[in-house]
Amino acid sequence: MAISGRKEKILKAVVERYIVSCEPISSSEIRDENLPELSSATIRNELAALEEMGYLAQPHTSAGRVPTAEAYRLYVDKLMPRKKLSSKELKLVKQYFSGKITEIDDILKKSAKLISEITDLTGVAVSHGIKDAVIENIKIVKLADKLAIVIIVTDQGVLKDGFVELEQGLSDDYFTKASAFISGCFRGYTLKEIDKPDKLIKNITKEYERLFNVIYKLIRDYASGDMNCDVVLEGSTKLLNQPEYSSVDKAKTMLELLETKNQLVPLIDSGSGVSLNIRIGKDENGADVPDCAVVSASYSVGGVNIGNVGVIGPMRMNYAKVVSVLDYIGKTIEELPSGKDGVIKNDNNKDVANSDDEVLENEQKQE
Amino acid sequence: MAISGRKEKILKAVVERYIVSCEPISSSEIRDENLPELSSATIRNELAALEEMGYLAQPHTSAGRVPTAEAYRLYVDKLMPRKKLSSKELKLVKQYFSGKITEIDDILKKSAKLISEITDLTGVAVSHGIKDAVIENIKIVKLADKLAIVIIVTDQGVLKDGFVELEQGLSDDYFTKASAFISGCFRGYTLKEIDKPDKLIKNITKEYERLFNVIYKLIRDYASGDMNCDVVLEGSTKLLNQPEYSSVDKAKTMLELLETKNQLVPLIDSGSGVSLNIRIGKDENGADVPDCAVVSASYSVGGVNIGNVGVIGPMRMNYAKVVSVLDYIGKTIEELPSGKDGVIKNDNNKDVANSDDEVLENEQKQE
DNA sequence: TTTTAGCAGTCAATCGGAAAGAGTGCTAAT
DNA sequence: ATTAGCACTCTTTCCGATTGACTGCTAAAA
Repeated sequence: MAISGRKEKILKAVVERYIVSCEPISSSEIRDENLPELSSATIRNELAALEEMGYLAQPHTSAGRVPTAEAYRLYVDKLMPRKKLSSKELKLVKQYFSGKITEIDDILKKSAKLISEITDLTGVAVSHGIKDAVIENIKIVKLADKLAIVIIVTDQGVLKDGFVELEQGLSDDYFTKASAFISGCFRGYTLKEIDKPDKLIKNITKEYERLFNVIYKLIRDYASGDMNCDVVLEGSTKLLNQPEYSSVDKAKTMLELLETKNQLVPLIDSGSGVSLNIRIGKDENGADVPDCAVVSASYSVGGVNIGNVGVIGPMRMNYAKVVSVLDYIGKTIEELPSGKDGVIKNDNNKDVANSDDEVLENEQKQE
Repeated sequence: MAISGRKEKILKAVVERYIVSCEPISSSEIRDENLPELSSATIRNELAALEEMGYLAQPHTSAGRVPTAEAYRLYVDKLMPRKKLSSKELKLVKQYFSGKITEIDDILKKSAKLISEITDLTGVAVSHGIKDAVIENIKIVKLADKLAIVIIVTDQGVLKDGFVELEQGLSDDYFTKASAFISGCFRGYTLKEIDKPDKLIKNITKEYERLFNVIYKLIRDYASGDMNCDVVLEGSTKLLNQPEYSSVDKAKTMLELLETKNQLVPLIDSGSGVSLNIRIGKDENGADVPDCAVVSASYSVGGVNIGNVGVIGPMRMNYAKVVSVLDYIGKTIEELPSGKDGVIKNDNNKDVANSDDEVLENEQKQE
C-alpha cells in the first residue's frame, strides 16, 4: 500500500522530532511545529493509520507516537533530506586531515574519531585485509645469529611480522640467494591464492626447503586468519550520552557488544562494493544485537579501497547528519595527497610507520 | 595515635564485610558475624572512635559505617590476610598461559584479561618502552624502487617500523655497505642516549649522510615519543557490575577516564622498581581521578622487566584476592618457558610476530 | 573503668492514594 | 474530509504516613 504525501510529511515530522527529543511525539506537537494548516484531530487520524501500517508505535495508550524500525528505514530511503555540513564541521574535518597522513590505519582511525566527535556516537572502522594483494617480493634478513625477519612486499603494502628462527652459521649470502629463490616461488600470487596449495609447490631445492616451508606457513596463516581484520572503536562512552542507554543494564549490553569487536565486523564491513550501508534494528544475520543502528561507508584512497568506517548507536540517530559527514569524510580522504609522491604504505598490522615526515624534512634540509 | 587490637579487629570486619556487601555495616552485624562475645553497644562505641580517627564514615545519622580511603589503606598495609587462590583460579591461570606465548605484548594482554576475568574488575597493562635497550645492529633493506625499511636490532627486541623513501637507482650493495657503516655509528648506544646528540656525530661519509640523518631522526623520535608506552585495557565494562557505578553518570566519568588511556599510564606504571603498588582514593599527582583504587604489579620474564599489570576499580575491591592473583600471575609468567630456546622478541609496537610455533612445527616435521 | 541493656531520636526507604497532566479515540457537527 | 469537543486511559508526581534500621546516650551492671 502506497503511502500518501501527507502521511509521508507527518511520518517525516515524527521521525525528525523524535530524533532530537527522544520523547513520544503528539499530534498537537506536529500541528504546532510542522502542519499548522491541519487540526490535531486530522493528524491523529493519520497517525493512527501510520501505526496500523507498522511505522509508528505507542509506548502506552495515552502517549504520543514513536517511530518503528520500519519508519527509520523509510525515512533514510525516501524522506531524509540531504544536509550540508555546517562550516564548523567542515573546519573540523579539514583540521583532522590537515597533517601528513600516510598510514591507512591512521586514516581509518582518524575518520572513526572524527565521526564520533561530530555525531556524538561511537565511531567504528575496520580495515580490509589485503588478501587480494599480489606478492611482489620477499626478503629474508638475518638479524642475529639465529634470528631472521621475513618481509613480504605486495602491491598493496608490506608485511613485516614474520620472524624465523634458524640454525647457526648461515651466511648473509645464503639469505640473499634464498630471498631471490623464494621470491621467485611466490611472486605474482595473491595471498589468498596461496591458501590453496595445489599449484606452486614444485622444484624446491633441498637447500631452501626449510625456509620455504616456514614462509609458506606464514603466508597461509596470514591469509586464513582474520587477525588482519582490524576493528577500531572511538568514543564508546559517547553512547552513554544517549538517553536510550540511561539505564545501566542497557548500556552494559551495548558496551559489551562493542567490547567483542569481532562481532562488529560483519555489521560494519558490508563488502567493499557498497558505498553506503544502513542497518536499522534487528538484522537478518546479526541475531542477538540489541536494538540499534549502524551506518557505514566504504572508503578508498586514490581508487584503492582501504576499509569501512561508520557509526553505531541507537536507532534514533541523526541519519542525515551521519550520512553527510560520512560522505564528506569519504570525499576528503579520497583526495588526500597520498604522501608527497603517491606512496601509501599499508602494513596492515597496526604498526605506525613513522618516518615519512622526517624523510621529507631531511630532504628539505639538504636542499 | 596507636590503634588498639580490638579496634583493628572491628575495622577489619567493617572493611571486609563492606567489600562484599557494599552496604553500610551496622554494629549488630559485626557482633553477630564477627564478635559474638561483645555487645553491639560496645562495638558502637568503638565504631564511633574509629570514625573520630578518620577510618570510618556514616552516609547519614542512622546508617551503619562505611570505610574511608584511610581504612582501606590501613587494611592493605596491616590487616589484610594473604589469601590462597582457589583451585578454580589456579586452573584458570594455568590454562591462560598453557599455550606457547613468546610475545611480550601478548603476555601482558593475557595477564590483563585474566585478572579482569578473575576479579571482575578492569584489567590494565602497560608495556615499558625499551629506551634502555642497546643497539646491536641496524639493517636497511630495499623493498621497492624508492622504498626501504629500517630494522633496528637491540638486545631487548627488534624495531621494524621505519620506512625510508629515497631516490631511485641505489644498488643493493649500497645498502649493505650503508647498513654496516650506520650500524657502526650507533652500535653500543642505548636508544635513550641517542636522544642527546653530542657524541656520535662525526666522520660521516658524505655518501651515507642522508640515510644516517633519517635513521638518526627515527631513533630519536622513538626514544622521545611516548607512543611506545602502550596501554591495554581488558574488561572495561566489568566496572558496570560494581554497584558504585550503577548510576550512568558515575559510570560515564569512570569509563571516560579509561578511554583516555594516557592518563592511566602514571597510575599503573609506578616504575619498574616497585613490585606491588596500591593507590587508593585521590592521589597526590592524579588530580581529578574519581574515587577509585588501582592495584598494579611490575612483571618480568627471566629477570627482564616487561611492564606493569594491574586492575582499576572502586576503592571497595577485594584487595586480598587482587593482590594474590597479581602475585601468582607474576610468578607464573616469570617462569614461562620463554620460547623453546629463550628467545623472546619484543618489537614493542603492537605487532604480532606469529611464526614461532610454525618454526617449531617445521623442525619437528623435519626430524 | 569497662561493658551492657534499654530507649529515644534520626533518617532513608517504602507505600498508597490523590491529583495533575498529557494525549488519545470516538462521536457528532461542519 | 475535517474538526471541535469530550470522555477515557495511563503515567508521573506529589505528599503524608508508616516502617525499619541504626545510632547515641544514659544509667545500671560487671
